[in-house]
Amino acid sequence: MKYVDVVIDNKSNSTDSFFTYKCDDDSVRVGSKVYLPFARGKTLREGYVVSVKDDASGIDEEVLKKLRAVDSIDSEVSLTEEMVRTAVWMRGRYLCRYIDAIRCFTPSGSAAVRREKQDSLAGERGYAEPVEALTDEQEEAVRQIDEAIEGRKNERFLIHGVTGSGKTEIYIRAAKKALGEGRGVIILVPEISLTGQIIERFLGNFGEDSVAVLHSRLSAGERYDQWKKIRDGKTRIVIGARSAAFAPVENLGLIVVDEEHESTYKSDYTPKYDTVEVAVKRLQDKDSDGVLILGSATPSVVTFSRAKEGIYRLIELKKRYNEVSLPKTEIVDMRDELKEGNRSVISRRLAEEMKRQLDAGRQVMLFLNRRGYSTFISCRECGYVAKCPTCGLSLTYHRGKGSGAQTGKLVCHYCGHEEPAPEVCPECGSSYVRYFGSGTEKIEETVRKLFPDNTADRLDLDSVKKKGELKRKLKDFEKGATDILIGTQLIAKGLDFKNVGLVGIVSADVSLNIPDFRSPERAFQLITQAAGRAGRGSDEGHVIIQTYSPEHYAVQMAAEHDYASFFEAEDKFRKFMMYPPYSDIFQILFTSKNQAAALAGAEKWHARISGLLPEDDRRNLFTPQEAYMSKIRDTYRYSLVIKCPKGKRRLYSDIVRRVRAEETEETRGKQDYIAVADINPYSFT
DNA sequence: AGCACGCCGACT
DNA sequence: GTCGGCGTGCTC
Repeated sequence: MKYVDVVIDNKSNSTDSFFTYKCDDDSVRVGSKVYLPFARGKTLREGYVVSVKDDASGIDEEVLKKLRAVDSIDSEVSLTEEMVRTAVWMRGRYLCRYIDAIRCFTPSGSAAVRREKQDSLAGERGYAEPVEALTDEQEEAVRQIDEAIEGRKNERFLIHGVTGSGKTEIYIRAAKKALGEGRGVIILVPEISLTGQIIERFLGNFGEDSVAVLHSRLSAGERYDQWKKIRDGKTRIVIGARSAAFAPVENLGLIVVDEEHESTYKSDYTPKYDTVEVAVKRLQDKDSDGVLILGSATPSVVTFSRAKEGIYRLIELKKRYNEVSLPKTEIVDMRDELKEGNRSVISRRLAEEMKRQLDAGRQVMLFLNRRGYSTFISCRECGYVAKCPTCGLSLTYHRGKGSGAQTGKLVCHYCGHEEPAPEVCPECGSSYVRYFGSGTEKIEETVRKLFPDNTADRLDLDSVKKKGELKRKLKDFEKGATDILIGTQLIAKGLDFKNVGLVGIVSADVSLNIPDFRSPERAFQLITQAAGRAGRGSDEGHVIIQTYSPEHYAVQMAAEHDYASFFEAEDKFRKFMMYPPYSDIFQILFTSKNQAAALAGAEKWHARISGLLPEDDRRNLFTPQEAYMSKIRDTYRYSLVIKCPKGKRRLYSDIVRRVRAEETEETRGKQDYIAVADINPYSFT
């Protein structure tokens, strides 16, 4: 007879604890999935075993009296001890329930028969590039990493390398080394549908059957099959987006996080985990002692700061393959354009350079981080602004295909709500309805007018939604059928086109003006990434950055390809303002259909947290605020922010958890609001 | 979250 | 009487 602690699979705050059961099946292990009788329920519930004891010693007498027995064990699905330990850690770190963390590791879904292939760049045949000789820098990086893997050392590397410096080759060598040592490998990429190249290279190098590719478009059945294959040790190398960090790889020896700074590594759903932190945790487990490799051309400020502290070993790759020099950059002050009477979204300088490049047979890419035609529409007569009825945010005007005629619609970029664009003001009936701000659609129109003899195409979320469009448009551009490609950040990442002579960043201000302390970092990254699309072939590329804030350090230093100076400036700012890495930002979001209930919840927590915080720490707790997005789909949102100084995370977490426990206790789990914690949110929404 | 229990009003 | 609607409380 065994005695086991179990986490029950139901989503109530009041059952977020371990429950002890007897188990007469001695094959039960930590990580076993079990079926149990629970409460008065007549159906068996699912649960996961978190600890196993051989006798009843140490079990509370009250508990012992009401012990029930595990009904059965599902031998097909079991987690490793390391996975269970990491899940328990996640509950503490991200203030979620045990079951939320455990579910990250389980194969949600069963071996269903659905087997539909979906549209995506993944699933391509792999190819092994002819092996080129490594540069000295790469050689040295591989040597250091191999040594760590061989010595089974729990070491962490940050590879800071410009685009085209050959990070992927290093990942492949490291993976080979780890596999050779009999260890498991996880390769994480920001977005699977846009990173075809790295996947192809892994498939080519390791063989299609030895690599498990996990992506969000797998059907439940396909996902389960992959999970099982990995769990049974038939596949020891996994590649995928952030959720692949939870792959059931045993004896984990290496995790690579490519483009470490990407925001897709932070989960939007509960638990709001940070993939890099999870990777670190899994690798430092006693059953792993594995190596972490982070790679980026523009590491996040937090990561680079850790490298400076010595937490990550920094590897700098400064040389580009073939010694191609970095693109030439130019900043255009858009205020001057206005003064000179040019009200177009394309500056005279950009237009001129576009013409020069196009005439020389080169291609052009234009970036604007904003979809649609206009950012908002407003009535000049009465000031009416079209807003989403359920979110309260300004609606974006999308003109669509029918050029000229009023075929347009208004779209909420948050919830997707659509309505026809009004011809007259719905408030006052005036026909003085005007469009403000510009998005990719408007750029497309302007470009077509300016360059009628060239072909232009637009690539953003709107066009990707249609099946096959993404692939087709990229192919067209690659083979030169399209001269000018206009897009959002979707096309700023990782794509490699040889004939791009010019990259235009239509407005650097869009990312700069978001009210978030990370916006300079984002702007720097976006400009750098976009610029990296120029001059991937043998000729030098050209980049033009349009902005109303040409003096901003993020713009200046991105233009100078000067990451080091940008980091220094940003680090100083973070330190002064006590932002990460000098603190952890706790954001607790209170949501409810009832506005008063959401606010009351936030105020109640505020008061309670304040009461539990030491006097000196109260200044780190801020008054509840209406969230930046104050209403989404008719749900009201209030947020409570706590700036947690370095080293006090445990104390602050415990306080927040205690407040939640008291709240669930008092209301018996029936609050009229929902409170969700997000530690170090990537954006304040 | 489920689910059963129990207290109350309505009806064959 | 006794059916069933829903508010209340408990879960190893």
